[in-house]
Amino acid sequence: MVNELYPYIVEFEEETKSPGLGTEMKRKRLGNSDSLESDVAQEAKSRARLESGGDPGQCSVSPKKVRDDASTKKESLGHWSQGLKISMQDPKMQVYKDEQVVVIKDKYPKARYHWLVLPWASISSLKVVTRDHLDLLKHMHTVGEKVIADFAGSSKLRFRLGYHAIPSMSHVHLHVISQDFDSPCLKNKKHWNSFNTEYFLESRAVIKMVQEAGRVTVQEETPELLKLPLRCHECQQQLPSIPQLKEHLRKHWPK
DNA sequence: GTTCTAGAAC
DNA sequence: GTTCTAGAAC
Repeated sequence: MVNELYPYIVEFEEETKSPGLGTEMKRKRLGNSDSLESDVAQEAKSRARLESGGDPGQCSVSPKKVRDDASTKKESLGHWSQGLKISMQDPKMQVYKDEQVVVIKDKYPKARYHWLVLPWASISSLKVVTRDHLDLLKHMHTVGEKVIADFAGSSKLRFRLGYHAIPSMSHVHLHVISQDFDSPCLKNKKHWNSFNTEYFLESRAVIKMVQEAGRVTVQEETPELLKLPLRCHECQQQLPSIPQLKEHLRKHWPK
């Protein structure tokens, strides 16, 4: 079911190519007719039956042989990289929402707490973010902190808020993730390094960069950061494999 | 982003 | 022999 509280639909077409150009929040007023639904909503519906049955909170170990009829074409809404656009519309996924943003739990959490803060506005990635988005970025950060307070306020866990420099999923999303990294979904070096090298751009640093430079740029060598040796984020010790890293991390868990 | 799996590493 | 990583996915 679609979120009826928000009579706006977002336009998910283009990836705005030129940074700093017409990247204003694009919203289209939806008439007060309930019969009208965005393509996203319809896609979400048809996809719901395919995706339901997944066990939340657990990474699948048995493959599900489901033919995805919707994903015949590449880069369209059926493509995996467009999944956030669908998840964010799903009320069952939403843990917070207001006029500007929605928060969902990451479908494959890499820690005990792992949320994504997404704007309703269709912003493909940080590449198209300008000073026009500053208030939004700040709001996303504030909402992230509120979700921590509301859902993990009594936890001793440390949190970080930030963006992947080169995200896989389309639609700007702020990661709000606890620093235990205690999750079966954290499986490989790319997972680890994307949250524990400069591949992870602190929300505050992104905001500052947009304030001062007017846009977000990433270093040319960013992709290679994912291949760096595994290093503990708490004590800097280098570990030779993911299983050994995960075992090591246990001793930093709060008691 | 994930799954699956060949073959490298142990 | 088993564990673990890393690359393809039409």
